[in-house]
Amino acid sequence: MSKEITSREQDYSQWYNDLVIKAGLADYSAVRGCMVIKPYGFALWENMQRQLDQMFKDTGHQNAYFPLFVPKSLFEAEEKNAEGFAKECAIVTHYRLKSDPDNKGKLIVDPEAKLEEELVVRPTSEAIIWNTYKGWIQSYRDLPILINQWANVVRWEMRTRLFLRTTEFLWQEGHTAHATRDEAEKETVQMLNVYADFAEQYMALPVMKGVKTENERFAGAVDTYCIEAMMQDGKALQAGTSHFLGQNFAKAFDVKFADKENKLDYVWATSWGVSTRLIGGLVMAHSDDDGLILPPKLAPIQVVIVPIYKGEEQKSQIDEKVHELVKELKAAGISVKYDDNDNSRPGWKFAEYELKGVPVRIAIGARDLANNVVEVARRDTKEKMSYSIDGLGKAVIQLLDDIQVSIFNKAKTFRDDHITNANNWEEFVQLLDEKTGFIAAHWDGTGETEEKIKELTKATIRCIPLDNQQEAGSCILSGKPSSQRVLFARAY
RNA sequence: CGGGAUGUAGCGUAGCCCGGUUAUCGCGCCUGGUUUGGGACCAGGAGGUCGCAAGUUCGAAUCUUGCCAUCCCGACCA
Repeated sequence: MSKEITSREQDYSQWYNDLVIKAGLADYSAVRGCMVIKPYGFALWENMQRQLDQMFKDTGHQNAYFPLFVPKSLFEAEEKNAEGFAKECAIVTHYRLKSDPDNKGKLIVDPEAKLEEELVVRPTSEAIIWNTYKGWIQSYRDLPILINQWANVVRWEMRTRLFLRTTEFLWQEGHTAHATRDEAEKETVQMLNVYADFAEQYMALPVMKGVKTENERFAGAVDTYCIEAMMQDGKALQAGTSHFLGQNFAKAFDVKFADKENKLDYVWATSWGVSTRLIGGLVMAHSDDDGLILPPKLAPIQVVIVPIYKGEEQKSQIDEKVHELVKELKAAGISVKYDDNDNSRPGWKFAEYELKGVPVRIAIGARDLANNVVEVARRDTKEKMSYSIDGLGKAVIQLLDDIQVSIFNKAKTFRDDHITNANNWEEFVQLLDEKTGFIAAHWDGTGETEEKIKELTKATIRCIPLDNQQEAGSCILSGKPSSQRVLFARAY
């Protein structure tokens, strides 16, 4: 009642904003375009981080940390990268404030504290990292370098949206250095697969793996691989990218190594990242008009238990049963909350935990105890079931697994239903407007055509799927010959 | 940065056109009590630079000007 959420049908954007704010994931802040990530949202991020971090380590990577500031001269070294990010950089020009002589109690920038060289607040860290790697690499024996960092970055975007695009955001960025092209390419694909596995198995978010066109490529990359997800409004969301950087950064920063034959060559590089944007994707992909729906594997609270009682005597009987259950679930690694706060009533709690997307709710009252059962409700389907108290722990664990699979399947069915072939321009435009989703269509392979299509329809090529089926056809716009379909969509 | 909308208590709002005592109502909050199987009820209470600044006026939430912020739509992007 007190926390009305705009329905998806009414206003999808507003629904998303309402959800993020009212479920307690984040808040607006005093800084334009920057948000406060609240404890519940941060707990979700921590769960994602923990799993990704493990996956990075399992593939041989180590964490490190590089500075927030990049001297301008380093930033501009790799020209394409610098050019690509130049228009969205925050720059530090001074290092001191002083009292304003004309305005008591106020401060002004001290003009005498101007930096010799401006510092760019990193929008990404290739420059500072490759400048560092230069000092670490002399021989093939120093390779590969497999490093990841968890960090914040700043990109001064014109228009921001909670989690999906904020001025400052949290992410991880992997930066690797290799002796051969082949090894670097394999690394790029390996990390793409790590992202796809994470998205599908943990976020329950089906993704398309593919390669970006030249227009959509990361500034400074030779190839950009990506995973693309589909939101409930049929728009695409780029969920992660993995870049094969070739020798571009090694050349820009003069990073050479001696191979076994003592021949000097430039080092091969990759970089890859996912950000707090994933939280936005998670929210948009699964949730409904009543609140969040979180996949059990990432939910900060997986099971909530609500007691229903009259009087202290009943309460202590319930407590006794619940404590056993909590112990069992915790031993199995399940995050469980027993909400016996007497200040709010059961109905209020039910609504609140639905809003917060807790996958499983267990209600237990005197009536249940008498029958040796509890009421189990799953958030994704809103289904209520009666479970025997005997073996409840195991049953709940099984249910969490079922929910994880079930929300993935639901998202996948939706996604698959929204991949449609278009064979001519009229069909393409109609599908885009009326059905939305990914449109698979032939494209002549030129940047001009891609640009033109974007101008006309706001749709971009999200990716050329990996292992794409080859098929002769003609471009939907230019009519020129094409050997494969690519995926178009309107995107976030 | 262009177009549109909005700004009154923690949240949602009435009042503004047509200036005039103490700024309306609901939710939430505090105290006490009764309650507890889908967002409880009763009684009492606290909480306001009416976005900011100037101006008009005897008097401004209300009129004028400027500024700021937020949201939505576009261009830019993870």
